[in-house]
Amino acid sequence: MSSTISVTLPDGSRREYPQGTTVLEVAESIGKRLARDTVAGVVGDCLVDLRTPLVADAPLRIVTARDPEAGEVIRHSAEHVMADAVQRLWPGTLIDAGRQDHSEKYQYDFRFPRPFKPEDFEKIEEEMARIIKEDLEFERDEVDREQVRQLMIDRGEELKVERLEAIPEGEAITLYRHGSFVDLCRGPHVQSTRQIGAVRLLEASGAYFKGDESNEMLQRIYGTAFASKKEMAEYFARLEELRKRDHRRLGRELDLFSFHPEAPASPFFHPRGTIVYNGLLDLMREKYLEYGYHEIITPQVFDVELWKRSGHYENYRDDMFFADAFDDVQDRNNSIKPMNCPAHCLLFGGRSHSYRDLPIRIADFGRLHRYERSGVVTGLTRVRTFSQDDGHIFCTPDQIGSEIEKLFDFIFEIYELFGFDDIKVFLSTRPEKAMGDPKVWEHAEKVLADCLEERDGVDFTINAGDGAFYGPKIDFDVHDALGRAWQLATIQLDFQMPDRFDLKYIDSDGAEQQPVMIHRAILGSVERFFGVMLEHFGGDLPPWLAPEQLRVLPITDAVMEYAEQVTAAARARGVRAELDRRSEKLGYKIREGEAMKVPYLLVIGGREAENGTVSLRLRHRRDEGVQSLDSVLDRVVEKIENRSLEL
RNA sequence: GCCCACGUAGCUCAGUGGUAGAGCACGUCCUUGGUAAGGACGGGGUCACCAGUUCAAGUCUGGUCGUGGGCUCCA
Repeated sequence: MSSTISVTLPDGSRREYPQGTTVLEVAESIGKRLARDTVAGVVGDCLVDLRTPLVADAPLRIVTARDPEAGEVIRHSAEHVMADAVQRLWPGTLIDAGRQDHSEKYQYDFRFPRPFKPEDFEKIEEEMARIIKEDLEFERDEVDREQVRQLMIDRGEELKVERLEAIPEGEAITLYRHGSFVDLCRGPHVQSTRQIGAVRLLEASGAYFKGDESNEMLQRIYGTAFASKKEMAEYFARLEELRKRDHRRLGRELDLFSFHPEAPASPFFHPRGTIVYNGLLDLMREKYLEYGYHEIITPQVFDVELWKRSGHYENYRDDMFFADAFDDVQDRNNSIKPMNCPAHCLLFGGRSHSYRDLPIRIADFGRLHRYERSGVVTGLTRVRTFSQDDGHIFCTPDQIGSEIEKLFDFIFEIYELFGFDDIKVFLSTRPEKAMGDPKVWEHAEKVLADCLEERDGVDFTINAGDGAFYGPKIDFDVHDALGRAWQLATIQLDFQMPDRFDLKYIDSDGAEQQPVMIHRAILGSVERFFGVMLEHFGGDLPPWLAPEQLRVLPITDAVMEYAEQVTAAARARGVRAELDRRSEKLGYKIREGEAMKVPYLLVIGGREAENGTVSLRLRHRRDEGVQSLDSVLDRVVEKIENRSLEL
């Protein structure tokens, strides 16, 4: 190994340094100003601490406070400063660990005798300001495990000692200090606390130690930090914009749905929301014809024996509602379905099948009820009653591959209609609470993995232990306005249910065989899809889904009769059209039409009435000018029929 | 289920122990106005619910329900 290394900078220039030179030293050799602003480095694709010695030839980019990567480093350092502030204010408070999440927030957990209150936040923020002003340098130490253990024992940091155990043997352990604060940490960190330009604490909550419900609950504080006050102000402005897209807010403003305490976590869809909801179902029904599905309708309430047989009683009982007859309360015999699959098995098993019949694809929009624990429900994305575009495919083992291929086509065809592009695919494998032979599981997981591998343009991540209790699955996640991921589509392979329900088909050789069952949903929960989609569009639904597609705005009462004709003509062509009869000024009517996000506004005054024309205004755009009624309606109908995303 | 915060008119919110308020929305009337808010008047509240403290509670205390943000869970 040579004793000098060659560093390539972003402008393409190369510089030679002695091996072991740090990122900061490289910055210093380039310029004083750069060195002062350096907060980290990027070696290759990897964000590294500015104190990291460079050991091999590599491309290097110096990260200053202005670069996008700086935020992560600054927040990470603010995290330590916050922990330091808490320990300064309340000596003896034990620290657990900090973490950053996806959305410019950091958190730190403490063992603290009581929850943190908003008043505490002020004190902590003041203390943090003091630490930042002290301009304390961050120091990095690479140390051996025993030293760290002894240090943490000496400092009384029991939680840290326990955390240390979890670090795999052989992994390098680093400590970061600033002032008298020291934490076990991978880094990277800024040079000194002065580089943290602006901090704000956001909220407090409880959090289980190591994320395990059986452990003690620690007190967590969330905060955020930026290089400057200006960046922080921009962050809060951005958050406010996102709140405007929140589907719960849009649902109320656009009169789509509401919730009532009498039925917690159970949405009421208003007439407008119901149009949208049914629009989604209509889409699926139309595609079912193409993809060979048969829709069925099944009961809501079942004898509990069904769930004992399917395995739900054992694995899923806590999440189920029971609906017993008045004189039967003790026995909990009647249960409301949380899933459709057992009913579909009963249907399949109700007659004999030939291999020639397979695959059989059945679809069911049946209403499901699941008792979600009180703390987990939110808006439309996690509810207690919902429908899925649920479907089950019964097929032979060698049909699995082609069925899953078809499902990928189906899913991507549907998602394209909504312009969903940020989709993450996961393969979830055998969970702890699983039914059936591990070997069967292994096989099923392999089948799914193979299908994913073969599919071009699909990247997937493995979610170990995250499968359903009856089989492995492929999930498709989409993000909401606040950046939270929600599972929409799912494909689940199931060898257990056919066995439990003793399902059979007669093969070509006359022998009885067990079919494979594929559980699948494309929208997933229609409610959740509704919510995520609403945020995705920011309420601006494409014409085919807009509850009110067109609104006629007469300027004066004198043209009311013609306005009625226009409205009737639109309706005659199948357009959901309304007429604003109120004696308000045009500006006022436009404002309301825009606020309700109606895609097409048709303004009608004396000139239009005289010539049999309309003046068109498209949603969030200016006046498009006077056109003939027919050409406007042609356009509207065309956009609706093609399920266009454009107006 | 656990931790924290919140709950006042349909909506957004003000009101910190002493006679419930504003804007928007809603109703009536006037206005017939050409591309994002015309005017006047009016109706509307068991201050989430139940207890308690107090001469007096929207306001203080406890509980319940609901909502929000997290944790755990999420077939």
